[in-house]
Amino acid sequence: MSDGKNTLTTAVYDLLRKAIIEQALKPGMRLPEDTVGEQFGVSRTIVRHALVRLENEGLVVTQRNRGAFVAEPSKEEAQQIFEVRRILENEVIRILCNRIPDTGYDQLRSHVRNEEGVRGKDGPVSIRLAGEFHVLLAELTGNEILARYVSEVVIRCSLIMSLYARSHSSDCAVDEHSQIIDAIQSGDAERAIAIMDHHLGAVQGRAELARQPDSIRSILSHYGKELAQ
Amino acid sequence: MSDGKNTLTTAVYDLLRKAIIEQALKPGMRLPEDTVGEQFGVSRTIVRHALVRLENEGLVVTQRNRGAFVAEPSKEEAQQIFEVRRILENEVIRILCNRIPDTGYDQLRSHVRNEEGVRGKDGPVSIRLAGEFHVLLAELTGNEILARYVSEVVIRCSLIMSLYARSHSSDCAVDEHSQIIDAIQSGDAERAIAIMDHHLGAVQGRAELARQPDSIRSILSHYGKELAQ
DNA sequence: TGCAAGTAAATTGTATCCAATTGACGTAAA
DNA sequence: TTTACGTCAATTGGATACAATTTACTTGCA
Repeated sequence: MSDGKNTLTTAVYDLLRKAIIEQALKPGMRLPEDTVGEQFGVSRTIVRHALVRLENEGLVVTQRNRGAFVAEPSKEEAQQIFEVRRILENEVIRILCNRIPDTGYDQLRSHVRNEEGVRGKDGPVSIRLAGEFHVLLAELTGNEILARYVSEVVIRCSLIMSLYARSHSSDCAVDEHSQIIDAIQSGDAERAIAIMDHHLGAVQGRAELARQPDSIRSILSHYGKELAQ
Repeated sequence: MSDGKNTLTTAVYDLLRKAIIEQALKPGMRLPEDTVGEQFGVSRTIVRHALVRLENEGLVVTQRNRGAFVAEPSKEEAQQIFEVRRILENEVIRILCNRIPDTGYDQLRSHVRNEEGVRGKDGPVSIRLAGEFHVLLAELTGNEILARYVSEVVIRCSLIMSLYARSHSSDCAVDEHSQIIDAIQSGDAERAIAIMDHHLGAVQGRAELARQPDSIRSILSHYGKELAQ
C-alpha cells in the first residue's frame, strides 16, 4: 500500500491506517489535524495529505470546516462492501486455482501458523493478521490492482466489524483459512470458492446478527442528512 | 466521484481527471504544481491535494522531488487492469440481471442515443461517453463501492488505450452497448455476460494488437526499477 | 427559567515562505 | 574528445501565518 517514497506523509498514513485496523481509533472518532500532527511531531500539512489518502480509501470522512472523522459505515454501505468483497475474493480463489507462485503455499501456511500463534488473545494483532491472510491471498494472484482493491475492502470490513459485531475476537476462523488453502491446493476451484463464500458469509452474518446499537453520533448524523446545507 | 465538498481541491481534481480521460493530458506529461496552479488560479497547496487523490487512483505517478506525471501503465499493469475490469463488469451484468432500478433502461438507452449523436466525430467527447456508459451500468447496481472501482478501472483503461491503441476513435462499439442492454432486458444473464466479455475482449485486443512502440521514457523506467533506491 | 443573539474559541481552508533535492549546463582537466 | 566536477535554475518537501467558518459559551431579555 505505502510506496515508501513520501516518507513523512506515508509514515503518518501508515500509522493512522494501522490504528484504524487494530480498532484503536474507533469509528466516529475525531482526527483533528494539529492534534495528530503534534502527536507525531509533524505539521498539519503532512497530516492533511495523509487524511486525504485515507478519505479516498473510505477509512475517514471529512466535513467541510469541521474536520476528519474515522468513518462510520452505514448498514447499506456495509452491505455493499461485503458484496464487493465476495465478488473480489471469489475471483481471487478462481485465479489462484489456475496460477499460484511456487512459494505460495509456504507463505500461506506460514501465515496461518502465525495466526494460530496468537489464537486466544483477542488483541488487535489477531484482528490484523486475519485481514492480512485475505490480502496475502490476493497478492499471490500477482495482480496488484486486484490486491489493492481486496486490501481496501478488507480493512473497511474491519471497520464494519468494529461498529456492528459484538465480539471481534475471531473475525476469521483460522481453521477455515486452512481449509481454503487445502481446497486451492487440491485444485478443486468450485469447492474452494464455496468455502471462501461460506467463510465470508459467516463474517458478514456475525456483523448482521449481533450488531450493536448505533452510537448517538451515527444515529443523529443519519437524521442530520435531511437538514444539512 | 467528486463529493462536491472541498470545492477548490475537488474542482482542480475534476478538471485534471477530465483532461486525462479525454486524452488532452497524455501519459508521461509533467504536471508541475505551480504551472497547474497558475492555470487554475489557485495555489500549489490545492494542486498538491488534487494530485494526491489522482495518484491514489493510479492516474498520476509522483517521483520524490521530481514532481507528478500522468501515469504510463506498463504492459503488465495494463493486463492487470483489464483483468480486474472484466471481473467487475461481468459481475455488474450479473447483478443487473437480478435487480435494476425502474428507470434503468431509460437511462441506458438515453445514454446510447447520446453516444450515437457524436458518432463519427472521434473527439474527446466520444471517448468520454464510451467510458461513462460502463460507469452508468455499474451505478445502476446501486452499489457505490462497486461503481467507484469500475469507474477507476474504466478511466485507467482510457489511459491504456491512449498509450497503446492506434486509433481511439471507437474504444467501444456503440452497437455492442445496445446489445448489452438488450441482453440484460431479456433476463438472459449468461448471454449478457458473454456479450460484455466479448466487448471488453475487443477493447483489450485492440490495445494488444495495435499497440504503439513504447516511449523512451516507459522503456527506460522499466529498466530503472532495478536500479532505483 | 428559557430562549435568542452575540461573541469568543477552536478548527479547517488557503496562501506564502524557506529549505532541500534534483537536473542541466558549463568549465576544466585528463 | 570525454569525463568529472561545480554552480545555478527549477521544483518539490514541509512549516507557518492568516482568513474563513463552525461550534460553544455567555450574556441579556422576556
